[in-house]
Amino acid sequence: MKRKERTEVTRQKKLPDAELEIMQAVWDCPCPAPRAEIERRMAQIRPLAQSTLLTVLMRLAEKGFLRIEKDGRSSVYYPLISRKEYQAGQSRRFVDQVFGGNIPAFACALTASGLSREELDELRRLLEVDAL
Amino acid sequence: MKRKERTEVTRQKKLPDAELEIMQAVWDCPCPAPRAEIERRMAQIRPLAQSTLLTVLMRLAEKGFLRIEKDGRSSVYYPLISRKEYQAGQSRRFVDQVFGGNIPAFACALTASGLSREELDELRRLLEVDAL
DNA sequence: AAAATCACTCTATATTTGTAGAATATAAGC
DNA sequence: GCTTATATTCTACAAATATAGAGTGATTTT
Repeated sequence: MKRKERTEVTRQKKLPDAELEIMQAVWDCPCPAPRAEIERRMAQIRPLAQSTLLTVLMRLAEKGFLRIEKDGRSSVYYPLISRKEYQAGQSRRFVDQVFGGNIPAFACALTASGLSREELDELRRLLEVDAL
Repeated sequence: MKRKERTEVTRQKKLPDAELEIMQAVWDCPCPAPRAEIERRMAQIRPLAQSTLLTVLMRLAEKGFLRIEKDGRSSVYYPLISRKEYQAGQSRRFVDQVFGGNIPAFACALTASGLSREELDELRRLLEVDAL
């Protein structure tokens, strides 16, 4: 039984750009992420109307990526999926969707992607280590 | 002139799922891809109304990914960006957008992505070779 | 207690994506 | 010369995405 349940991992929903950006901000926060904290972080990289931020956070909750909880008058946000899980799932999806699972093509694209020689070396080295 | 034009590569537009799928079919065809050929390939993997296919092809042309040309009564499609270029550009975007350029996190995600040990080994080996 | 704040939810709009029926044009068949 | 195919373009529309203003309710502040 060598089959990879490609479906399972691959089917992880892909977040659209704006949602991912905000999700990243949430992940950057200490775990129950207070709205103010998320807001502060977003302000640095991409200023948004508060209602916009809140709307997207609500969408993320509807999609099952966050749980919203009240802490006094304010809300805090719990990621329901870790950044690592998301990254792993999306990596798989990426290899499948963009490369049709073709590893040589993937390797080739990485070397041509504009990543520095050092970064590529680092990646290669880490693939050795992490795989243990 | 060793500068990596990070922006350039990173800014490559990301195709939405349906468009990418059709673009892949175009790339799979011999170069001036005849509509019938694209259609035939798509039929295998995802049946679409003909008008749907044509609409998406037109959009791809508007976005600068294809050039449409008439060959007799029928149309043929020239990719204006190669699959390799696209893959390289998207790889960079992926590392930046999902990992914030964090290579160790990327390596970690790959090992946890569900790719087999063999695939990961292959990738590592190819990163060595390709980088030359 | 009225005024000002703060925090969130509702409502709204423009754009993009996914999909396809209807209309049109052109070539082929009889 | 009509009828039938063929091939493309137009038009349409629902869903998803990106973004915010306006409204509502509670909490402070004078």
